[in-house]
Amino acid sequence: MSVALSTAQSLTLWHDVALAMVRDDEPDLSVRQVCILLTIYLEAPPHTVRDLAKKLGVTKPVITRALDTMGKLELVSRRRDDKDRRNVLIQRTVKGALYLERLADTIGNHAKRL
Amino acid sequence: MSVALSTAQSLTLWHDVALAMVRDDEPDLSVRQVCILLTIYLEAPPHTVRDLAKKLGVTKPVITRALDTMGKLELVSRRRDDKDRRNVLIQRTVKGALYLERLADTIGNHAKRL
DNA sequence: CCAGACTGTAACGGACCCGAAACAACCAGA
DNA sequence: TCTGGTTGTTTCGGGTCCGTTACAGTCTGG
Repeated sequence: MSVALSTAQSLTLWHDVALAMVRDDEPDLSVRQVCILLTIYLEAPPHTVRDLAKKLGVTKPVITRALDTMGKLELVSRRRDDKDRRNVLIQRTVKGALYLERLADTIGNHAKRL
Repeated sequence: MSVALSTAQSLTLWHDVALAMVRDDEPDLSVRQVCILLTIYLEAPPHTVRDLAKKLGVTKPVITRALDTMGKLELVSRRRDDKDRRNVLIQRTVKGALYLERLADTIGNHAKRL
């Protein structure tokens, strides 16, 4: 199931979705934050700070701070791992799922109109 | 020429491209900055600070600061309008064109692999 | 049981961004 | 000419994010 996009189509799609995110009332998430959020929701748990940092190629504090911010927005939640209490497990939330559902709608709608 | 994307496909595409942007060496542009950059390159000139602010639904200083930053990176350039010297015309640069070409490649490649 | 390795987090200094307001340069109509 | 409105920019106070470094809690093998 391959999707072919021309250069102009790719950029138009990205522009339209970015514009929708900017005009949105909700506070803008950075690219890094969205990337973390998507990783949590698309890939199989468990998710730890260390894993996420490695996957994104950034330092651990970057992940901690992004989780702080998105935690305030209730897009993700954290819990200590009972098996190994050094670990923190990052978990999904209802708000986070809704946020991404809306994002997917935006992307899908603009792709359809290309 | 319509492109149909499922929810999972939309999110996977966004995740993969965001990941590529994060792992990239170049400094991350914010969603707002990318949006401005794309507007300049996709829509017909002339582009002024006022127009961009209106299109994005943000204040003028936001545009000025974004142009400062992207100007340092040589992704855009500014020039006074000779017809009306109050206006500043925002112009494309070679670096900016290359940046967006690379972005389009990334988007296109990941779309193809969906 | 304890030293070392491993977790995630806090502290620091610097850079950037925000919105609101004030500002300087410029145009255009009376 | 000169005044009111328009442009883009700067300033202000407050916030977030960055990477580095240092830290505190937790496991684990000798």
